[in-house]
Amino acid sequence: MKAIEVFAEKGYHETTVDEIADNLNVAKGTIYYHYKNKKQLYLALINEGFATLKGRVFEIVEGSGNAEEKLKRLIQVQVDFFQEYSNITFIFLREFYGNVINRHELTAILNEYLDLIAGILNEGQENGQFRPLETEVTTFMIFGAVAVSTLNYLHQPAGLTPELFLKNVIEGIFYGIKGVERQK
Amino acid sequence: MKAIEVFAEKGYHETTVDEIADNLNVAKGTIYYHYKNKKQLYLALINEGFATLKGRVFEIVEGSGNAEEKLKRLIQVQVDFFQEYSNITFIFLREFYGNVINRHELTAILNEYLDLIAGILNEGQENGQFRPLETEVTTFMIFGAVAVSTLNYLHQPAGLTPELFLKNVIEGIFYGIKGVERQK
Amino acid sequence: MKAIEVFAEKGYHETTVDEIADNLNVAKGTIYYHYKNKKQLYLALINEGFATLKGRVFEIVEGSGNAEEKLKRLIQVQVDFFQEYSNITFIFLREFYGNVINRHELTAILNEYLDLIAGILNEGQENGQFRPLETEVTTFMIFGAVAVSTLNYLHQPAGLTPELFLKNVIEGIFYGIKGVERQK
Amino acid sequence: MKAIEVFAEKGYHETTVDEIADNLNVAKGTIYYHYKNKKQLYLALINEGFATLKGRVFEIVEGSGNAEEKLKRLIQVQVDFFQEYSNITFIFLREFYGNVINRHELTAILNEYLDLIAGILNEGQENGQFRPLETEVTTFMIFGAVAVSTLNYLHQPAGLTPELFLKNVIEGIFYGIKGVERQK
DNA sequence: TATGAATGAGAGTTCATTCAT
DNA sequence: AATGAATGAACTCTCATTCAT
Repeated sequence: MKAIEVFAEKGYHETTVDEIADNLNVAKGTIYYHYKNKKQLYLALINEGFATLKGRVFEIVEGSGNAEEKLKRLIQVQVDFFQEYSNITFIFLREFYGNVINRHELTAILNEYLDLIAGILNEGQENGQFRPLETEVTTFMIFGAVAVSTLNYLHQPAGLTPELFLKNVIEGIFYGIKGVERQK
Repeated sequence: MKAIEVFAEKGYHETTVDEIADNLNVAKGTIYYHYKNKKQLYLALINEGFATLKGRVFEIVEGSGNAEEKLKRLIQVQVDFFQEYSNITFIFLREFYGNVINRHELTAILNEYLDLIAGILNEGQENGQFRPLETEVTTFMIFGAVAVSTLNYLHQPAGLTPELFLKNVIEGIFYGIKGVERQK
Repeated sequence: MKAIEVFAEKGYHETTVDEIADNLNVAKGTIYYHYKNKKQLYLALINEGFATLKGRVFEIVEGSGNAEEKLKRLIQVQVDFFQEYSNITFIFLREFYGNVINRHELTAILNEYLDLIAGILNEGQENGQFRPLETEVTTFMIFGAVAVSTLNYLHQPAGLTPELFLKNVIEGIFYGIKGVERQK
Repeated sequence: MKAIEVFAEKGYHETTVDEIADNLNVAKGTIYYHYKNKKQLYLALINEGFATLKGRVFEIVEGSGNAEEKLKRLIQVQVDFFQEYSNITFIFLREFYGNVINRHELTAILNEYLDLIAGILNEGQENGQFRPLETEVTTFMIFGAVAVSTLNYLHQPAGLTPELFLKNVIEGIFYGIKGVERQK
């Protein structure tokens, strides 16, 4: 079991450095040899995890296609990531609403990511594909909707296939619970 | 300062029972006279807070109007509540993704609330107002979108008036970033 | 359940005043109305119990019969008492070897009792019925032998009838594991 | 002062872990590094002490001589031990009649020891040296008589030399207060 | 005479951190 | 570069005792 998974399973405060050391098969002192303290270890692990997500999303942003296509792919990547690295997602949401001490560092990490989403939204509004909503609000709605629904899906799949789940999420974000495609 | 606010500000583990007692102007022993332990105090406070939200939403559900009108009002109530009781919302999101120990109790509290949302969604789908999306997925998307965007709005209002913020949230949930009203 | 039994079952320190109050069906404050503190309550209960034993033994000492007959009856009374009031016996042995604070009070209580045994032993030695052993040593040996064997008998009866158990104790004390009746 | 002596002097509950740590000249945490909790430390110390007694007695049991000679030596060893390690003896008697929680562990420790005595008694009865008394009863009588009289002797020597004290104990156990050597 | 909510000193325990090896 | 025994500050929780009613 990797260190990040231990943290994810039990939370920062309920995970001891002893447990981390046990899972890593190293002595406790070794951890302090590599990291200044428990918190720095924790932040390093989170950063590492999110770097992966940012990397994948960055490829999409820089890649080909219009805003709509990019956003679809981004949602898919995000859903996949939240499933694959559910432990990091847990940690992130938890800490984002968590103690004031870490918020600053974590907000910085998250904002870098959300800026990528915001960029796509702006691009889509400029070329008329998306409706003129406040990017700041929409970005967080998308992030919240995808994260919370995915984590719930992981907990209690409710009989849906992954494909059907993804389709529902995308449709919800693109057309809401009520809207339809514009008449061309 | 009330006990729940102390927890909200610093988080469960970083809040000591001494601090709670100081803020309540009672002796530490008094807290243990009324609550079995720190955790039970914490859960009791959360329950109390959420009971308020559930009460308000229940009025809407049982009240007049069709599903669309109800959902609009529900979102408004939820946004208002998240603003008024942002501390409880923080706590809740944090713990929901938090340690495994509390998850069971908290999930029970949350599910009661989400069932109310699900009821409205089903009603709207049955009478044709809403599109046929999976209720299970949509419910969590709405909750996540509203919670995360509202909390972010509280942190960094970004120049939006509360009315404009609410309008954006409702439009996002009803029509997504792309959909439009159906042609009658 | 009476207060003394609660103490006997769990020991002084592991019994709370709350438990005593519950068992007595009175409020905690009431106990402090009648007794100065927990310790005084405890000593009062022990005194009460031992007064019973002393009373019974005193009757024997003052009664008819020679030393041998008296000692036999005394042993029987002691065995009976230890069985009937095993809780007090437990408490007594425990405290006798227990904390230094109570030892003084309890030793006084015990000594009054042991003096009665010593008196019988002296009487028996003077009239030649008993061998000339040091009364001080013998008294404690008898007390220890009877108490420890009886408490063990209460715990694990080992298939002996009460009569057979008593017979063994008396024989052990009178003739040891090896001795026989003198030739007349 | 060793940890066991602190416990012996003040009793389990009235001895704090801080005191133990002070006497050992280590930090409190060090104790918890080596022992799970206060109770396990306590039991470990008792076990250690009794292992010494068992070792000495085992040598006798396995050694040369008939049952009578063995028992004499055993009593002497026991008296010596109770004097040398009076603190452990105190603790043991106290706890044996003490709280229910420890009884199980302590009974196990004691039984191993008493079995050694019982073995000698049986051997002596089989070869006709000892009278046919119930071993189960006699074993506990001997243990109780030796322990209680020795502890009392330690408290108030009453003018007896150690040799005279031991002689009285052995005679009491072998011939009781009344019996004599059989006619050969 | 009786109550029981409130108290607070003091206890056991945890665990991130250090440092001699 | 790695270790793990030792640390001690800080925490949760207990419970005998008090006192206003």
